[in-house]
Amino acid sequence: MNAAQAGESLTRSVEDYLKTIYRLSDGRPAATSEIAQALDLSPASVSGMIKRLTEQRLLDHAPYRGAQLTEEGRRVALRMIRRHRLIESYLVANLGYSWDTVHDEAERLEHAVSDTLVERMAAALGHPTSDPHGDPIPAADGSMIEEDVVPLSELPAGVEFAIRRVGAEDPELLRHLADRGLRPGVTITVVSRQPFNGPITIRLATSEQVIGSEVAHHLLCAATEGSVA
Amino acid sequence: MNAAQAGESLTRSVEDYLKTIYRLSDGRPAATSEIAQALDLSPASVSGMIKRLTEQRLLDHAPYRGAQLTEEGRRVALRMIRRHRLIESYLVANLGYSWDTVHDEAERLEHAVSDTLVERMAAALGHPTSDPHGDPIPAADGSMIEEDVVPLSELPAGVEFAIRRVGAEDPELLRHLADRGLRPGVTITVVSRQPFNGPITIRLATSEQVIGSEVAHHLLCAATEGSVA
DNA sequence: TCCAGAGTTTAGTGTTGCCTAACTCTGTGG
DNA sequence: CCACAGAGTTAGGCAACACTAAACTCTGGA
Repeated sequence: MNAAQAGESLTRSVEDYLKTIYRLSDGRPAATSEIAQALDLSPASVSGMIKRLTEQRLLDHAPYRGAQLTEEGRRVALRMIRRHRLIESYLVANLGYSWDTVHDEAERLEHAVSDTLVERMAAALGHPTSDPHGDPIPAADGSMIEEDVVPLSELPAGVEFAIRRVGAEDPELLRHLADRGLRPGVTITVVSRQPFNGPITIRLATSEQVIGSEVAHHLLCAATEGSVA
Repeated sequence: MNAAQAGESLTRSVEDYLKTIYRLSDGRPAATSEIAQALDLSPASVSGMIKRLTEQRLLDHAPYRGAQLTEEGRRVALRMIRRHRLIESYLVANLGYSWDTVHDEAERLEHAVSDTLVERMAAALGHPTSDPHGDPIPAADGSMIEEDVVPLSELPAGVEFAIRRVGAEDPELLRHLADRGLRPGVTITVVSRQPFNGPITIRLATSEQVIGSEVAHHLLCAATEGSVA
C-alpha cells in the first residue's frame, strides 16, 4: 500500500516536487540543485524532501545521483499536470482569463480541486487534448501524446509550419507573442534568418514579422498537413 | 499594519478558524469547546490557535471567556464566506453540481481562489445575492443583508410563507428536501401541526407534504409579498 | 593521481499546527 | 460559601517543511 493509492492526500509541497521532477527528468534523474532552483528552495531542503519521498516510494534516489520518479510518482505528477492544464483551459474558455494570466491561478487551484471537478471541467470543454499554450493534456489514465516539435529558431526557410506549443510561462513574453498573433495553431513560414542567432523573418497569413532568436526558441512548431512530410 | 492588510496570506487553518468563529458567535464570544467541536479538533489545539490569532489581532480573547472576532477578523471571515457561497453558486450554475454535493468542493476551493477569480465568477453569475441554499452572499466590501427568517417549525397555520434559506449542509438531508420540492423560493402554507414537536402538514403549489419537526427546523421562511405584513 | 570546487547531505533551528496529559479556573449545587 | 465537575489552559511532543552552517563526496583538470 502506498500513499496515493490509500487515498491519503499528498501535501501541496509533495505535489509540487513531483510535478517539478517530472518536468526536469528527461530520461535522466533530476539533480538536487536543479530541483532546488526550480522550486526556489535551498538544496538542503530538497535533499530532505527527497529522502521523505523516497521512503514513500514516490521517488527512487541514489545519494549524489539525483532523484527519479517511481511509477507511482509519475502517476501523481501526470495527474497534477492534467489538472493544471485543464484548469488553465477552463479559465481561459469560461472565465475571461488570458493565456498570460492563468498560470498562477491554476498553480493554486490544481491542489484544491477534486477529481470530480476536474472531470466536469474537462467535459464542459469537450475533453480538450491541449491547453491554451498548446501543451498536451494527459488523459485521465495518465497517457499523454507528446508531438514531435521543432523550435522556430531551427526551422528551414520556405517551408510552411504550424505553431503547436508555446513553451513559456512568463506573462510578458506571452503578451508579446499574443500581440503579434503568434499562438498555437497559426501557420508560419520562415522567410529569412540572420546568422549568429540573429532575428528571424517569418510570414504569417496576413503579415510578416521579425522576431528575436530568444523568442523563436519558445515557439515549438510542426509541419502542417499540407506541407511535404 | 496587520497581517491581512499587509497582503500576507493567512493559512488555511486560520481562515477556517475565523469562519467558524464568525458562524458560532451570535453577539457573544465563541467558546473554545464549541470551536473545537465545530472544527473537530482538541480544545487544547484551539486554545493554542486562539492565542496566536489574538496576537495577530484577528481575535479578542479573555482567558476562560471565549473568543470574539476583531474588526479585521470579521473582515477575513466575511471574505471567506463570500468566496464559499459564490463558489457554490458557480459550481451549481455551471458545472453540474447539486446543492447537496457542493459544500466540500467549495470548502477546499475557497482557500485557493484569487480575488480576481471570485469576482469573475460573481460577474458570470450576474452578482447573485444568495447561494443555492438561500444563504446571503456578503458583498465585496463585507456588507451582508441578513433577512429575518422564521423556522418552518414555528410558522402560524394558514398564512402563506416562502422558504428563504435551508440551514443545513448534510447531503442526505438536502437530498431529502430536494426530493420533496422544498427549496428556497418555494411558497408554502402550514395546514396543521401536531403537538409535542410532531409532524407538520404543509401545502405547496401542487402538493401537500408532512414533514418532521427536525427537518422543519432547517427550513427558514419569511412572509411572501402577497401575505399580510 | 590528487585535489579544488561544485554538488550533496547532515545537523541543528524555527514555525505551524496538531496531539495527550496535567493543571487551573469558573460557576453552581448543596 | 465552598467544593467539585467540567471548561479552558499550559506543558511537552511530534510531523511536515523550510532555513543556515558545516561536513562530506564526487569529478574534472593539472
